[in-house]
Amino acid sequence: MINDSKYEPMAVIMKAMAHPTRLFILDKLNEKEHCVCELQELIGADMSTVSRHLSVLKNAGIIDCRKQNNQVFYSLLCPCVLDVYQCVIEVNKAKKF
Amino acid sequence: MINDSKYEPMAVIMKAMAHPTRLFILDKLNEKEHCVCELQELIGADMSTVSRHLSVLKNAGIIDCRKQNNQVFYSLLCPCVLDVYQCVIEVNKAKKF
DNA sequence: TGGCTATTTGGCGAAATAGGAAAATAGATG
DNA sequence: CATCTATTTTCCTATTTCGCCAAATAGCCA
Repeated sequence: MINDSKYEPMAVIMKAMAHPTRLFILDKLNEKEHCVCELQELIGADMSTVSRHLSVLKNAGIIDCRKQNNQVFYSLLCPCVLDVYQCVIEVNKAKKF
Repeated sequence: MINDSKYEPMAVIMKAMAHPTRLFILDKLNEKEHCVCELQELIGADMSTVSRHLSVLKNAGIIDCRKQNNQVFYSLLCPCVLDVYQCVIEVNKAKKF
């Protein structure tokens, strides 16, 4: 039988990753930490939009941040989330169109 | 710079997995193939709801189906998607509340 | 303090997602 | 063919997500 206490917290993390911009951010943070304005530059969206994407990832527990002066640097907490990327490639290879 | 042609198809797969019921379904299909009514029994939602969840997973290329008589059996195409589960556990362990 | 930069938050409209009920479809069987 | 079962699709409504703008907040620095 279904047990939501198991799958609900999983879904929170998957939901956090289920957006192209956020996948891009994770990829970038895997290289090194970045402040919001650096990511904004790379993404080309409104700063407020980028900030919200970051807070989604942070609330899911995937990334963390530290303040330095008036900047906020974000970093990847669990690089294992990027293992999914390999699997995604495999899924797309196996995909029947 | 951001390259949507890379992250968009990834996001499709992550989105497909970003629902507790669908994570449950993948977990079940990892053991063995199941028909819709078996899954419906386990999930306890409307059959139409379960069917729609299955079509989301199928469109993402994660599962496949075969018809036998008047039943449809679904099976997991890429079990690697379940590797995420381990990582999710790790994320939650590392989580700062 | 006042101004400046970086970031977050609130509000709003548009789009996507979710789920039940009912109708439509497909195949089996009498 | 009529019917029954399993599944999918359509319709409708409620909720969530997205992204911009504008306002609020926080930490420099003169």
